[in-house]
Amino acid sequence: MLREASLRVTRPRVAVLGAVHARPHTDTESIIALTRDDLGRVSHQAVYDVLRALTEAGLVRRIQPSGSVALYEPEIGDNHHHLVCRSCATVVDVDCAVGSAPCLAPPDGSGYAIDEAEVIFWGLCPGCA
Amino acid sequence: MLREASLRVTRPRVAVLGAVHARPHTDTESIIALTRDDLGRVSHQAVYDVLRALTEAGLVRRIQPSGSVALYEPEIGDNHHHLVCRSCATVVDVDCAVGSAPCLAPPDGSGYAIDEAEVIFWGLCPGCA
DNA sequence: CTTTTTGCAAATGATTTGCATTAAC
DNA sequence: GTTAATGCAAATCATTTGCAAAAAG
Repeated sequence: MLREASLRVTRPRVAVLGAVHARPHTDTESIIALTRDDLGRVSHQAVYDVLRALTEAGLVRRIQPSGSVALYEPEIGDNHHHLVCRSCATVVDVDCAVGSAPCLAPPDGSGYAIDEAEVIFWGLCPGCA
Repeated sequence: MLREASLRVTRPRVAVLGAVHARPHTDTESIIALTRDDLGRVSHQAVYDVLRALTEAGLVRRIQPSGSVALYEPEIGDNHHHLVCRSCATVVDVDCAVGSAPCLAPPDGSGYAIDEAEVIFWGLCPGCA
């Protein structure tokens, strides 16, 4: 995956990418911990740099629900959205409810060149309700 | 508006609410500046507290596009979404494209009690494109 | 007069910067 | 060998905390 994206293959990158795949919707602190379990010592900033590089290369997706820190998940080219619990902040995936590619319906007249629609459903999870 | 929401009417609250109405999609720093133009001295934290109180009371809405700081806009009970420029981070409103209340279509089977759907369209504004 | 807000100062915590070192190609 | 990625330490910046003083009802 890294090579396909024209990124050099380094041990931190492999480990971080593995961590994001192993645990989607994970914050940076947890990714650092998981990466350290794998590699031993890795610097704080190496993980931040790697996450930025992976995000820019389109290998991972960064989401940031209001009031939360940045969370990362694998970018698998599908069209799913997120459901966030207002109480416990748990995030779960949810398929796009409106069809195959409805979420890119361009709001006409804005003049923007839209490339992504991000949908966050807010509510209470079964446990917190 | 404050009284209707059972909030005490204080000068900082009136000024902050006015600032949010005057300039939607404004970040906290700018709101502090606008409030100071209005009132003279206001503390940092007073504005943070007021914004939190107004948000919890449903008088303002907080949005936080990934990579951005918190932005506030008046909560006017409509069903609009946001269009964010990846380059200059400008935010514009956009009516919900899918009808009257489509965005609350509950993803079945999740068990979540959904109360809001937040949609962010990402792209490039005419100026940056 | 009682309760809620504000002011002040300092802390917290996520994220970034700059530069020397190291590893990938 | 070159270029890009990492480590380290320290800085930045939005936001929060704790407590005393002030203002709203």
